[in-house]
Amino acid sequence: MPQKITLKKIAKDLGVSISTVSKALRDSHEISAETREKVKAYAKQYNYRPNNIALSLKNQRTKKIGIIIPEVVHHFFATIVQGAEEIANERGYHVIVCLSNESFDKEVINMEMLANGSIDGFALSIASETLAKKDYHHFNEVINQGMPIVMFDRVAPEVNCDKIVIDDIAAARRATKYLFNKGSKKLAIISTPDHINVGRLRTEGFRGAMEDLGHTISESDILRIGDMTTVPEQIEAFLQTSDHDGILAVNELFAVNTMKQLQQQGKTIPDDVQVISFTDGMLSKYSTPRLTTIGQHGDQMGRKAASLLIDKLEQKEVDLEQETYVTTVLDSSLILRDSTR
Amino acid sequence: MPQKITLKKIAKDLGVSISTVSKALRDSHEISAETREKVKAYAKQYNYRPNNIALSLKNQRTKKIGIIIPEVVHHFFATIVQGAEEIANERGYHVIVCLSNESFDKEVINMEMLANGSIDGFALSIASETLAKKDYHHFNEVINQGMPIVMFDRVAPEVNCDKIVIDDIAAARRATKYLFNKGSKKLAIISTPDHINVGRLRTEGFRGAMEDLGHTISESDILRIGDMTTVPEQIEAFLQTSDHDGILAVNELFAVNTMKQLQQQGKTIPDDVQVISFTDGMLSKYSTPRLTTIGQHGDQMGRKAASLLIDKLEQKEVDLEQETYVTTVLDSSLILRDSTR
DNA sequence: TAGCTTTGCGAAAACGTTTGCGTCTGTTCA
DNA sequence: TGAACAGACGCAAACGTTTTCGCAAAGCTA
Repeated sequence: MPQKITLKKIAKDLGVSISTVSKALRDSHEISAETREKVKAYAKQYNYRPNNIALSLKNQRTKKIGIIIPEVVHHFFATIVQGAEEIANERGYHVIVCLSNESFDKEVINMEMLANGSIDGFALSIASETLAKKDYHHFNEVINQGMPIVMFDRVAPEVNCDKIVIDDIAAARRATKYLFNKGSKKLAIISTPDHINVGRLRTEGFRGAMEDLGHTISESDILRIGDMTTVPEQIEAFLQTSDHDGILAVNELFAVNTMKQLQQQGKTIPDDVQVISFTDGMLSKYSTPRLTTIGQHGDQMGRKAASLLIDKLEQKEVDLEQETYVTTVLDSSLILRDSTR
Repeated sequence: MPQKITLKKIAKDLGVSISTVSKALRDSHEISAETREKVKAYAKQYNYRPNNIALSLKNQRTKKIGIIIPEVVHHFFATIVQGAEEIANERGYHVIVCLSNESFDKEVINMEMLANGSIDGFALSIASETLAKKDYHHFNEVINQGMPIVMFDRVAPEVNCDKIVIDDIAAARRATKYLFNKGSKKLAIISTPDHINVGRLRTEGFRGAMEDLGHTISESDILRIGDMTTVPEQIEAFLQTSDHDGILAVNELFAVNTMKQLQQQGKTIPDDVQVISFTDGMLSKYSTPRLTTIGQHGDQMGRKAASLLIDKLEQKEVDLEQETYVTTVLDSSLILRDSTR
C-alpha cells in the first residue's frame, strides 16, 4: 500500500526542492554536507530508487536489448538467451525476450512493439517463415530509424547489420571428412529444405566435401525433411531403401530418429553405420549410443551477439556516422562420442 | 539516420500545436476533418508510432511483466516462458526474462532493477539458493510497494502472493502406485536434497504411497543427489548395492542415467526394472527405452502465471484493497511409454 | 561600506505523451 | 448591435528525472 517514493515526495517531506534532493543523492558539491546527509538518510529509510522509466525518457536510452528468437523450447536458442543475458547483465543491460514462433507476422509485430522506445537495440534470429518470404522490410525500417540490429545464426545477407554465424559449410565438410576417414564411404545427409539456411549450407558443405574426396553425390543421398510432424516416417522410408554406412544429420532430432531406425533394422552403431549430428544438445549426451556432434556453442553466440550490440549502442554516442558492419564466424567443434568409430 | 519522429516534429512541420497532432491522431472531434486527415497522412508517411517510454511514464504502467527463472536451458522452464509469453502477447504485454542462475544475489539484483518502473509485475520461480537461505525480504519489499508477484513451481509459503504449483505429492503417489500395480514391489526414489521443494515433496509422496501400500521405506530406498557434477557416479554407487525393481526419478537426467547404469548391469527395462521420471522433456521421448514420465505441462503453468498476473494488474485499477491470494494446483499426467510394463 | 566571491539552494527546461480548459474567430439569433 | 454559441485550435499540467542557470545570503577584500 505504501506508494512508490519519488523525489517529489522526499522534497515535500523534507521541505526542500526536488533539485536539491536529486543533487544530494548524487553527491553534488552544490549541496551542504548537512542537507546531503539528511536527504540520503531519508531516501535510504524509504528505500528510494530512481524511476527507470523517467530515466529512460530523459536519457533517451532504456538499457534494455530485445532478443527475438524463433522459439525458446530449443536447446540451442535457450543457450543463446543464456549467454546474451549474462553479458547484458554484466554491462548493466536487461533483456527482453520475444518469440516469433517461426511466424513472420509475429516477428513484425514484436519488432514494432519494441522499436518504439522500449529497447535500445535488437539481437535476433530470423523466423523461418520470414526467410521463406524473403521480406525483410521490418528489419530495414528499424535500422533506418537508427536502432542497431545484430543477427545471429539465421541471418539475411540482404540486410545491412552485424551478423554472427556458424560456418555451417566448414563444419559439415569437416564432419563429412571425419566420417569418410573413419571408413564410411557411402555417406548420406538428413537435412531440411533449402530455404532453411542452415539446412542448405550444411548440405552444401556435405556435397563439397564428398566432391573433394572424389565422390559425386546424388539426390538419393539427401533426405530433406520439411514436415516436422512425420519425421520418423520419413526417415524410415529413406533408410529402407538406402545402403549408406555413414550419416550426417543436421539436428539432434533427425539423428536420434535415424539411430533408432537403424537399430530397428538390426544395424549396429557405429560398427555398421556411423552417425554425426549437428547441435550438441541434451539428446546427444543421453542417446544410445551417445552421439558424436558438431557443437555450436550457443552461449558463445549469445555472448557475442549481446556484446556486439552493446558495443554499437555505447559507441554510437561518441562516434561519427561511418557505419561498418561485420560478420563474425564462430567456430564449431567436433565432439566425439560413441556414434562414430 | 532519420531520427525517430515525434509529435513535436510533426507539429512543427505542419505548423500546428502538439496537442492538435495528438488529438488528430486519436480522432478527436475537436479537430477539423481537414486537419485530421493532413496529420494522419503525414504521420503515416513518416511511420509515426507513439513512444512507449513516454506512455509508460504518463500512464504509470509499462505493459511489461518480468519473469525470473533459475535457468532457461531447461526444458520445463523454457516451456513456462513460452506459455507465459504467449498469453502476455495476447493481452498486449511484453515479457522481460531474467535468469537467477539459482543465485540469491542475482535474484535480488534482478528484482531490484526491474522493480523501479521497468515492469508492472513479476512472475517467478525461486532460486534454489534463496530457498535454502529462506530469505524472502526482496519479495516482500516488492509486494509492499504495490507490485504484484505470482510464484510458480518453486514457491515460498511464507510470502503473501498468488502461487501456482504442481501437486508433486499426488503425482509421486500416483507414479509410485502405478509401478507397484505393474508388479514392482521393491521401489526406490532418486531425488534431490530436501531443501529443494520438488525433491522433498516427491519423496514425501513416494513415501506416503508406499505406506498406503503397506510397505515402510528406509533411507536405503532413497538417493538424494545434491552435487550435479557427479550424477552418474552417485547413481552407479547407489544401484550397485540395491536390488530394487522399480525406480522413480525426480527428473529426466537422473532417470536416463539410471537406465544407462541398469543396462550396464545387464538389467532389462522394463522387464527387470521399471522406471518412471518426472519432467516430460526432450530426453524422455528419445531415450532407449522411451521413458514413462510425469508430464508437468510447463506451458500451462506459464500461461496460468501470466494470466493470473495480468488479471491482478488490470483489476487493481478498479478494485479496492481487499487482497486475497490463491494457490492454484495444476494437474500432472502420467505419460506411458516403454520404461514401464 | 561598497563591491566582490563563495556557498547553498530553487526554478525551469527537457524527454514525449495525453487531456482539460482557455481562447480566438466567426456565425446565428434576438 | 449585442449576446450567445459553436468550431478549431493552443496552452499547460502531469508523469519522474537530471542539469543548467539564476538568485539570494553570507563572507571576504579593499
